[in-house]
Amino acid sequence: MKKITIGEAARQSGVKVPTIRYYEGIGLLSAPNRSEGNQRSYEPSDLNRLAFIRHARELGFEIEAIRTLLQLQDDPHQSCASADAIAKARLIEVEQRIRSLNALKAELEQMVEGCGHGRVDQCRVIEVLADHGKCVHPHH
Amino acid sequence: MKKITIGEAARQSGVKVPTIRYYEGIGLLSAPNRSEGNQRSYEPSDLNRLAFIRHARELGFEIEAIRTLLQLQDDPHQSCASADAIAKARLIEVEQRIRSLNALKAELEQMVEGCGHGRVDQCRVIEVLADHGKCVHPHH
DNA sequence: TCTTGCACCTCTAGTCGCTAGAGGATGTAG
DNA sequence: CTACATCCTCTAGCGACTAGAGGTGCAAGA
Repeated sequence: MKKITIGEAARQSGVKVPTIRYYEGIGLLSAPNRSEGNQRSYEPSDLNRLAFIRHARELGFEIEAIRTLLQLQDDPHQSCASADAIAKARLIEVEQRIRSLNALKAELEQMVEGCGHGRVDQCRVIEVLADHGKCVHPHH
Repeated sequence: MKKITIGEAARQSGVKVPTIRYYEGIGLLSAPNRSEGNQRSYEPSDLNRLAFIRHARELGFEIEAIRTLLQLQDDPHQSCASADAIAKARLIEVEQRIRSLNALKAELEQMVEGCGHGRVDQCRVIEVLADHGKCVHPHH
């Protein structure tokens, strides 16, 4: 069986080398075998695990949530209620974040549109920042 | 003139006490006068500055961007081109973040809907995480 | 065989924007 | 005068990495 170096694992998974070592350090990834010269040597299954972690991180799951999801994956006979709950909680977070960002977007658009490109004392960007009451939706 | 304590400033600005001290430490807020017993005593203008900072933070501007915006506010004869550029950059960031979060939302909805509430080995949440190819939009 | 040069190793410290806590001083109300 | 809240400084911690120092391993070309 061919040895997968950490660099190769990084290339194939899209997770950076120091990040892989970091994941090992926090116990998200189990420590792999080492070569003669003390270099990490990964198995194909480690690549799957790394891909799982990367995908979950891209979806914004926190490390602790990923730790739970990985435990669930390791024991497929468990109920998937936890996985479901974690994903639902994340969905709610994302929905709230989108709503909040849409409000910010409206605010920033107002600011940028109102800017007459003159001097600061007529600048709507500064003015709105200084006076929350001038916001489109003052409730953020 | 009545003295505004740090606690009062916190109450009026909505910025927490340790955060006010932190802003002073990083030079975002100038150090106020002190009372006999070494306690900070703020002026009304400090409250405006704090409100400005708070509002800008709520809109997601980074500390360094706020530092620049405050400098602009302090010198109203400057061109507001910088303020405009900062706000525009922030707007673009926010728009990108919204797009990205909408993609995540679609993904998470798929996962949660597909979950049959059975065992982990039939769970779509785990399955999709393990295999990026099963994503709705595989390009995130 | 030797050397070049990249990839690997460990370890510590830094990033951002706070937040928490220790341990002590001050200010105010009863 | 005594409680008690609020204030002070200082250090360390959070999450999820990232950067850098200082050293070792390894494969390929001269």
